[in-house]
Amino acid sequence: MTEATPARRGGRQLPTSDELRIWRDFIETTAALSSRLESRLQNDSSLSTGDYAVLLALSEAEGQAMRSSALAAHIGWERSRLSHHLGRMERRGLIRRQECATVPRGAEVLLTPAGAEAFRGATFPHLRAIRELFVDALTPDQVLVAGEIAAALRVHLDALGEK
Amino acid sequence: MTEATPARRGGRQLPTSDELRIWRDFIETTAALSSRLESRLQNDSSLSTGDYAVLLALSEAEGQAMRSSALAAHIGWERSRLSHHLGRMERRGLIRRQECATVPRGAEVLLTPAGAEAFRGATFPHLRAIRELFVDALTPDQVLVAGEIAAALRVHLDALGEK
DNA sequence: ACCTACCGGTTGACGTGTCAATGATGCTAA
DNA sequence: TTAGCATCATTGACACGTCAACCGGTAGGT
Repeated sequence: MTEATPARRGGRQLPTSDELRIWRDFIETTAALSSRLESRLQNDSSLSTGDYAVLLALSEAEGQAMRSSALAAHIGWERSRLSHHLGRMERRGLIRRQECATVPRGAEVLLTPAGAEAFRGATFPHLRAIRELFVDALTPDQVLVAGEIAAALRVHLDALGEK
Repeated sequence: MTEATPARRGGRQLPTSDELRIWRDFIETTAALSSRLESRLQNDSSLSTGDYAVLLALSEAEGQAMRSSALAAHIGWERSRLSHHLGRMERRGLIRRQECATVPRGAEVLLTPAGAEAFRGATFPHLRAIRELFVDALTPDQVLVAGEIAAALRVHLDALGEK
């Protein structure tokens, strides 16, 4: 975990073919996993994972409402992405937007009853799908190691910055 | 078969909060990793990973050409996705399409010189990015385990079928 | 007071992906 | 022969994401 990598590996610049094969397996399989979960959620509740993230955040907020920028920060989205997504969710009646009384120029996002209901109906199947597709696929030990790998990748990405 | 896995874990239906935290870390970090690699490739060569996959397949094909459906099967895409993507790549001059002489109604996809050149220029930086962003983030052991985890997830997804 | 610079949010253009419908063309069975 | 039928590829409609431009308003500095 601490060893300086290029030196320890002889200053190689390119991955070996084994590393490359693992990379492809890893990245393609995780993508397939996301997309499978996405379609489960879609079938079970007609929500996308984006919808789910927004509804989850609003459900947990007091008054079932949040400022748009706070919501974006909370779920880690860019403002423009959130704005587009909220437009689509508003058309479907899942949320409403209104001018914020306290902050001028601020927009308040509110959960509608229909949105709250859709979220309630989606939660259980979604969590069950996570168990079936991810947790059940791995041994308890592999689950832990998956967490460590994710953490290591995250640290490395953050260290490289550049974004 | 209905009881097999839950039984081993006491019939739980939902993931524990630890499992859920690991799931989120895992899926979000792998998504971030893909997207970082995507933007590296974009900056280094003005290609997307989709472009890269297509150009790689064509480069390795004899005559730098493939039937559209063979190409789709080779890289694991739906036909419609490939057709849309080829349209965009054709507009940029990376590939050409022509009626296939041997198979009626078949379309032959050819690599253009510009496409070949773009692929040549992209390969080295792309592989280097895979090393920097993935291989270097992990210990050699973690890389192996990542491969095992991917394999286990893949097997499980395939076993569940449903798509 | 005025100019500027930022801040919060929206918009438009475009690349990308899925699904369902549509041509166009062969193969097969009545 | 001809009525289906499968196959190969494209198309259109739409959801989703990013980037860059924009807009309205507040805050500082002069």
